[in-house]
Amino acid sequence: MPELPEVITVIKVLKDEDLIGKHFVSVNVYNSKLLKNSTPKSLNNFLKNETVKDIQHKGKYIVFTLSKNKILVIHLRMEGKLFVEHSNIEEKKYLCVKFILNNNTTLRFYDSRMFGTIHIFDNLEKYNDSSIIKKIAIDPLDKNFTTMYLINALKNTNTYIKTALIDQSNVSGIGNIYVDEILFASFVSPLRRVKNVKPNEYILITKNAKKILKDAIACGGTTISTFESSNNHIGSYQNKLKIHGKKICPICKRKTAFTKVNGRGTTYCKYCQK
DNA sequence: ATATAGGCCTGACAGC
DNA sequence: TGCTGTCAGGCCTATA
Repeated sequence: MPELPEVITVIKVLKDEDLIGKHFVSVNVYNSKLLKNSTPKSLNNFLKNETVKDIQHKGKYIVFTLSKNKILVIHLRMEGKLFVEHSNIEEKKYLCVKFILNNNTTLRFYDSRMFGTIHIFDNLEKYNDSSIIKKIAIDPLDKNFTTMYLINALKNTNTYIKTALIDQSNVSGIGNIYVDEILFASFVSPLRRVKNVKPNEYILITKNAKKILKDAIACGGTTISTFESSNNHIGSYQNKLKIHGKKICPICKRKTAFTKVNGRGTTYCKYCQK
């Protein structure tokens, strides 16, 4: 379940595999459900002869800038994987889309759940105006992400603090695992209403969001269930998780609580998190 | 207007 | 053993 650290790790691996500078020869689509605003044919026409100029991210979206400012956007959702593989390498199960590049290189999008998404945009204006992108807020590693920013972003909502923090229109990149970690590190219960969170707690949340995401990036992401950024690139942050999925609180050693917050499995400590 | 529930999707797993 | 039901969760859409 890729969140920001996993997305950044995937991009790093793609760059390490020298994807930038390669061009698309053709595209094979095995599951067109992933194509949200194109067909196999139009995607193929869109990408043919386009060169990868840069790979960035907007929240959890992976953004490929191509020649002539065309843009390819991929979201991995829970199980999606992007592997750069030599043309000779045998395809694994769950291959949804195979991008054939020059130099016997392929970029393969595997997704056992078919939840991933692919969008294409003719230019930067259409990308910026698109419904998926324009609602994505800055992420915690952005220099503009400050306590004041967060307080201001949440001033018109009064949902649970956990729900507000994983809402990508408030702050992007945080998902269900890291939000539990951030709130635990900040001693704030995920069930607190936004309006009841105090300024000093927002300071902690802001600081811990930056710290935890940076640490996770340094570890190459979290490998829970099946996340791999590429073949043999496995993150290690799961070894540093303090609360998510844990039975015992590492601080007070009492049993953790498990509940649902807006449908999301939530682990917290009702003694340490107020 | 915001808040929340349901749906997408399929593998893993628990219970019978 | 093999079936059925439930859960996982990012994001979208429908409903309250």
